[in-house]
Amino acid sequence: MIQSVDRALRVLAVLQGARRRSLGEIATAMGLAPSTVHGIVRTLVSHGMVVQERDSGLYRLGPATLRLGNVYLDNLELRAHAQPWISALADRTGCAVRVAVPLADDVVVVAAAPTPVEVGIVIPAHACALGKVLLAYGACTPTDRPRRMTGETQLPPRDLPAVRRTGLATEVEEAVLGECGLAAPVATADEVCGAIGLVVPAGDWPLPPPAFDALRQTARAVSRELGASTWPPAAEDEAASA
Amino acid sequence: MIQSVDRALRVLAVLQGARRRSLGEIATAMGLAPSTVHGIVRTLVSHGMVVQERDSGLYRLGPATLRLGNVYLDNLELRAHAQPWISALADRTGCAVRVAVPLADDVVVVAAAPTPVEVGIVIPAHACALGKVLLAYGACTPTDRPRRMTGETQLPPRDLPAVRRTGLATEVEEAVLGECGLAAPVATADEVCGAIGLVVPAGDWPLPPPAFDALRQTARAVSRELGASTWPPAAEDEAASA
DNA sequence: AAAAGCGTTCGACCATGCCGAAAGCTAGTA
DNA sequence: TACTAGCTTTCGGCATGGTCGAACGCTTTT
Repeated sequence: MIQSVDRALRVLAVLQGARRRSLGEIATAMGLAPSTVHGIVRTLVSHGMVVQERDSGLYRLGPATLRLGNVYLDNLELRAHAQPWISALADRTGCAVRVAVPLADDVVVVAAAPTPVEVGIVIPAHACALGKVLLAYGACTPTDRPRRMTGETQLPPRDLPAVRRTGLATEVEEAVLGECGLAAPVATADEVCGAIGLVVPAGDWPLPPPAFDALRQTARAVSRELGASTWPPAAEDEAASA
Repeated sequence: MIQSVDRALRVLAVLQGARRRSLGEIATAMGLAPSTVHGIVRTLVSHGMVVQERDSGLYRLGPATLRLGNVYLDNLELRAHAQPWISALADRTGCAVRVAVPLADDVVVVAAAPTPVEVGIVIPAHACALGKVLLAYGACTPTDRPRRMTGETQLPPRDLPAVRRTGLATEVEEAVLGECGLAAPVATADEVCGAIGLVVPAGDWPLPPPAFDALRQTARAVSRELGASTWPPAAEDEAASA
């Protein structure tokens, strides 16, 4: 772990927390001398990862971050293979559909139907169906101190062995009040690489059996295209927590 | 400029060029020892900026890049203020509308109407109307060796003083054959921060005068919301190249 | 006019990242 | 099965390059 690179990435993480920050704010947030942070930030600015506002001198994220994220999406086989399937799934079920990948103890939405507006949003893994699936298969790392998002959030997530058995996870208003979710894993030949889920208003919950079947079929089909031989995927080498 | 941070960002740039690369490929592309690159890459992996495929050992961009790009968009006042205006502009003109910001010698699309699918794409500044606007006002840096995209690409871009006078730039099949563009600058109180443009099939070119007027009005309105007092914006402190 | 608060620059110390070489690892081959 | 070749990964010593404190210039406030 290279110290200065790690610090640079932590600067970006700090900049994610607010629209704009002063050099001093970043420095105190990281427990470093302002001059130390200045060198790092200048390097980030030179690559467009950070921009400095001309008048105020404050720093914010830069357009190079957007380019990186876009290239990431373009190179993601999961997204390419899932796109036609989730459009069809959204049509068949009338639900909003999301595809997500693990990012530490969060999930990131990489594709959505019928509208792609949710692409890029981040949700704590323990609070959504997509995340429960990825936790169950060890693709997401559990947080030691999970955050309660709504009054319904279950801490810590239960029934992960059941998720592994059935290949499905549910969530009832744990992330957003009024929203429920159902999700299933997507795997390649040797690992769970993401999850596909339905999101519906609480009034439409529970979903009818055909929706369950349609989701299962979609997850299986996408997994097969990515090289998986069985579905639901095997439980990997994870030691199951109760 | 911190050396190791700079190298880390160059690793990300190398990873943008191909779907996946081996450690050795990255090392030779950067002229460094593989072990040197390994330490950098490991740090990037620990933050999710890069992921290593489990089976092949190859590296690719990671989901943290998408999160960063999404936060960048959410925090961009230009995007927030432009969104309603460009939707209306797309309705009025029937054209595709794009909003872009400068990134060195490229432009990055940060908003688009009627469909947002183009958000995130990168275009060389010298080859598109959006980029010519940003070059004219010094927001983009000219490349020393601009790349010819189509047979129509003008190298180097001409008529930049005229762009500053009129506040409009045009492009006829210089970036993509069959596509033409018209663009206008958007400014804050003290700098040109982006450009708004129309993109139309070559068959619809030249655009009728009402489209010119609608674009001008939109660019002026958004600039005003961002704090600009005059439009077209003053030519800054740039020394105009003939 | 004075002062406080910022970002920025500079210089010296020494911690830290860099590289060469050797070690694991997987896959392909006789 | 044993061997080879290619890769990623680990390890250790050298010196390069990053870190921090202090001083500077600037803008804004009182």
